[in-house]
Amino acid sequence: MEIYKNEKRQRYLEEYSIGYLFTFRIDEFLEVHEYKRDEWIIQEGTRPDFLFYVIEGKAKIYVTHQNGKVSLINFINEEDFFGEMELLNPIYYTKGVQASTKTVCFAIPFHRCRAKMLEDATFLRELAKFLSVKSTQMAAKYTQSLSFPLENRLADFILQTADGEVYKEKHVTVCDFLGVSYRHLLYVFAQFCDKGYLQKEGRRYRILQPNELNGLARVLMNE
Amino acid sequence: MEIYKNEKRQRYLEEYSIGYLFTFRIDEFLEVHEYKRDEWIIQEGTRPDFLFYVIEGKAKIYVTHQNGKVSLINFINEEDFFGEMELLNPIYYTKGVQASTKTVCFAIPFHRCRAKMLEDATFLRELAKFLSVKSTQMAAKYTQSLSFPLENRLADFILQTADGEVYKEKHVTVCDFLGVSYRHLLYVFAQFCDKGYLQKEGRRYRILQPNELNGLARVLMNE
DNA sequence: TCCGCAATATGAGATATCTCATATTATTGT
DNA sequence: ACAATAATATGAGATATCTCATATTGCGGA
Repeated sequence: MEIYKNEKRQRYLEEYSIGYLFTFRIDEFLEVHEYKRDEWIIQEGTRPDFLFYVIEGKAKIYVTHQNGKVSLINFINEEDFFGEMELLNPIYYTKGVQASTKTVCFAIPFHRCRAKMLEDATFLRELAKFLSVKSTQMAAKYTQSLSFPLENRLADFILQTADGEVYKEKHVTVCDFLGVSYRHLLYVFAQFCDKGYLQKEGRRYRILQPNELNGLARVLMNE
Repeated sequence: MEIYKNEKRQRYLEEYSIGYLFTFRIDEFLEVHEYKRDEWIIQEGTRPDFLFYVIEGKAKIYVTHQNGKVSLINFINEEDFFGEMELLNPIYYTKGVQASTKTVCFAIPFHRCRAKMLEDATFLRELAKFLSVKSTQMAAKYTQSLSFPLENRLADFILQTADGEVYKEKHVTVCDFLGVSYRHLLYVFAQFCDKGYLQKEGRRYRILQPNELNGLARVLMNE
């Protein structure tokens, strides 16, 4: 982890200003942190000292279960907060957050800003909006996972994450995210290839029939 | 649905004051609504006109999927909000909310209070806290549902909802909540009885070995 | 009181998904 | 450049869960 100082810090503060999210002057409190790919930004089970706001890169939220299984709860993208649970709730089991790519965040120190943030209607409104979206998404994912087989959820995931007509996510990550075994994930990929929806190219897949995938994915949605 | 007026309304305002959740005077805006058991408080897919706060009774949030399956997303209990998604997000697919028992709520009209609420740091802080807990719970339920078989989740549910050593939830509701088929739910209940954890009494179950259930349930938790 | 619907129950067969074992490739650190 | 580790791949067998068919039981409304 690297902390940007002076001009470099200043450059980020100007380029990615988040002043509009607050009523008070936040800039003087902001630290700018850079994390390398695969670096853990927050360790599972420990309490972070900052509220984070992602400005470049992306990250993943993980939890480890008692049976050793790991779940990828969600992806964190640019303009997302994390660490907000610890800001609001005195007791909370902290999930692990790992950078998927080089990631630059604003880090807002709790000890200097907690009180101010918790009094700031502008910030709280944005935070509440962010949380309501997050909670809705989780609820949707939850009910979908219980109501539809992997086929549908995977079709959706492929379309969401494809880069043009090329899909190239790592299977191991997807297993944790969709909550299925590696073996089963491959079965369903094989089916999609058999049916001609996808074509395997090395370790990527080319989407040949997006409409078919769309049909499978659309079934999930209404929300 | 019945709207309490005059003295009856006044009595509720005094007995269950929620003034502490707001900086501005909320009382004059509050309506007091009573819903009968099984009545729909919010219709799925329509926009409500109120933010609700439950003072007596409980309710259930439902969503209907395209394949006809119904998911019970969550229970709403006393002191919970609902309708907050519609307060914060201009576009949102509204879930259905149904009273499980006779339910009395404060109903805060959007058209008169939205602007005030969205400026009120006290209210927004409470709302953010409520949402963060909700979102955390959903995330937990989501990952648990993907990581553990029904056996564990049902054990937890039985202990959470049992009245002393008697469990008496309706199977059909539990199916929607835990996202499993009626058939499978009964299989697992039969297993619990076989193993001597539960004993069937008419259409209730007596918990004979809470420790065994606890062992199954504890595996879920770390959060 | 009786009818009809909702809830409960149970069997049989299908399928979605998991576990484990074992190979074969990438990728990464030194 | 090589060894170690992570990721991909595939088979075989188990099990968690679903669908559908069919009965039985409880309960609220006419």
